Amino acid sequence: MANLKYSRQREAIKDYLVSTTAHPTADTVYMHVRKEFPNISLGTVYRNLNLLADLGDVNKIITADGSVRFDAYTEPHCHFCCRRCGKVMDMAPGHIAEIRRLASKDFDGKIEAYSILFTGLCNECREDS
Amino acid sequence: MANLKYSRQREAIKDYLVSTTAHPTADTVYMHVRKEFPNISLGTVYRNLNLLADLGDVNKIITADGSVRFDAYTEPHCHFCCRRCGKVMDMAPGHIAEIRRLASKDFDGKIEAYSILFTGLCNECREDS
DNA sequence: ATTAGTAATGATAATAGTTATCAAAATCAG
DNA sequence: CTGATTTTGATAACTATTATCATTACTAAT
Repeated sequence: MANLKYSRQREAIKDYLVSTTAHPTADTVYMHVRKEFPNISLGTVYRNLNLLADLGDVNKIITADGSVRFDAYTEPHCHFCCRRCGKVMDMAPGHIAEIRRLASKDFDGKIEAYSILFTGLCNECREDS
Repeated sequence: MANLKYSRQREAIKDYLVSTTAHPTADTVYMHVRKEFPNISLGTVYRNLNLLADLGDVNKIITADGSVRFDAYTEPHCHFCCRRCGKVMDMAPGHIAEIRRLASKDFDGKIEAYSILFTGLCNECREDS
């Protein structure tokens, strides 16, 4: 049923996500892929980002302000989002297993996934103020 | 500057949020407050929910599917969102402080807030399937 | 290589959720 | 009460995303 057919647009979208750690929004992906495919439609970008997310090839991240971002780094890790510049950064995975273990201790439903997002000021913005 | 004037609508919205642990959406709040104020506008509900959130009286929670929910319980705690019925539940606050301490070790920006959201199947939905 | 079947695309319309605008009504200090 | 200011309800506008659909691209079988 999941009859997937190759497309150059999808490959370009995936390649761009793999090449960056900036956690771009759909619109940012659109801007970049447009350099290679000037006629690509924004709908195609959304369609493929969601498809890649469903396949598990990319992560869909929702930040504290509700903006949706994409990340090709799918290993378990937390994110930090700067409230000033809006940048989303990966956090070292150092204690993720421990964090997950602690946080799930007191709940008796079936936990399948988690999202841990910290908000604050990144180093750059901290210096500016 | 924060020249706040009392309004009965705002009080009703706050009262409803305090009375429930269901983490309602703006639209659900609207439905309920309409019983007391049949002419209240959806815009008024949004305006006051955001105002209350800015004041720190309520929490604005963004779930894994991007839907926005409100919670009058402002003590630090995690949330669980059922992917089947969409219900959002509070999780015991047991290890929050410890989690936060571990996470700040992994990152050198200034962490001010966090959001920890688990997704899966709640007990009810687990039994149904 | 050609063809036939199906999936993906680009263009665009439609939708959902939220915010902005503004005249009228409500609040409140004096 | 009165006047100044905030809030409201109604509605328009906006943003992000999804749906629609004829055309194009991909691919496996001839």
